[in-house]
Amino acid sequence: MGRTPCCDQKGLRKGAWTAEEDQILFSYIKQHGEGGWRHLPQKAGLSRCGKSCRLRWANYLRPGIKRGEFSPEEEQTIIRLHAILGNKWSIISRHLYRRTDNEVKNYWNTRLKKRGTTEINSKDSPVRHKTNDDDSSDNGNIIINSTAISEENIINNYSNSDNVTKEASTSSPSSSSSTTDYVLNRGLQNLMKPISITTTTTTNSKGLATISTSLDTEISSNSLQMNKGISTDTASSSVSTSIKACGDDHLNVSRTTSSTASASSRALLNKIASKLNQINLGTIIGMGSGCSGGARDGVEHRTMDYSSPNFCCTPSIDDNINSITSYNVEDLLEEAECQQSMEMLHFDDHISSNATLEAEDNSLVDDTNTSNFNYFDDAKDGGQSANISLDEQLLLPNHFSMDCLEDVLRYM
DNA sequence: AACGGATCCAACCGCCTTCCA
DNA sequence: TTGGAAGGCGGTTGGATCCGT
Repeated sequence: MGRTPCCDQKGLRKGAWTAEEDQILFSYIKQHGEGGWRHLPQKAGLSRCGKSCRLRWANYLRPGIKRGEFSPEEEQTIIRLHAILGNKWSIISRHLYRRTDNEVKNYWNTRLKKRGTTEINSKDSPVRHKTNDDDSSDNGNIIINSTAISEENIINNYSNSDNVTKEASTSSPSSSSSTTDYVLNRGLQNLMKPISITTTTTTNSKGLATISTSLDTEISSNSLQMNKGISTDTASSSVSTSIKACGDDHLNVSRTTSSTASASSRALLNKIASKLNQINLGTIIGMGSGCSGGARDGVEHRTMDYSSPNFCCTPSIDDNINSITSYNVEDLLEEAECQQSMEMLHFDDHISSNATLEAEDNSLVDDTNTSNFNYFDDAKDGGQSANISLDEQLLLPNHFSMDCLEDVLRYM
């Protein structure tokens, strides 16, 4: 059997934590930081095992944990991701801003699970598990619903077919129930206007499908105060991802993003576009190539590297604009899952623990590495010289939700 | 008011993975 | 390369609370 539980040691308390124990643990970690759990109890003066301390900290005491009732949006996220990932609670929890894996797990087991399959796996739901009955697609070819493209659609469709045919070439209406539309209509409602999104599915002569999602946005200074150095600021951005099935369980993935704006707006829009892209396709399938950004004067043409491991991209994708790379489906899924398992940084975590807001140069400064972080600094000179560094990318939240967005806006 | 079943959720347990000497 | 230590994860438990009878 496994190793002897550390909690079996004599004299160690078990069960519910007292307020006094909480205070001791919190104070110790606040002073010394996380880690070294095995020796922490002795150093902190707690009669608990290290594991118990770690769990108590991770699930209860750690600052920033969101507790209480799950919102309908969070619930849908859990249902959607569980359909894809199964009981990968830690991965699912990373898509739920400030929720712990334990809480997500409990919520699933106590609420969602018992609702039965009728609601979750309803025929109209885009998140239902694939069943044998689902193989009733025409002649083995898969039809893609172009108004509600989801990870599940992509996974189920591509991983079970050699050919993909199109159903329609269409634009998704704003009333669509896709995740993208939710984000656009709810999460970004105070940030962008107007917003339009176009999803198209086309088929080439060989019967292979290309899915493209483009996002057009405009940022208004009335709704978003990007930087005190800018009085008015508008921007537009578009992002597109195309995925092509090419038989033998291989996909072609390409992604392009372009924007016209001041550098700060452009960076933000690229960030948002990136998140939207991840929500719809990138997280599971893997995101393609790089993106380009143009300054307001149209002169600057810059490539932004989205292949950083801090984005949910397949690391092997090169940075060339419009590049197309071929992948094996299984490799992609494995890679995507692996990347989601990586430690992600929350925006507010950096703000609260490591960063100082509004430094002398009116920029957001990361205490841990001030030399490379000047995300908003360029706004003062008209946005002609964005400096996109790795450190900056670390600060970009990989979990895009309303809460997260609100935090971002709050700190801007 | 008392009882018992249902529900919730914090915490524990054991296995697995990662790290490092 | 290897083995032990440490951390992470998912399944499960058990106490507290809720609620209907």
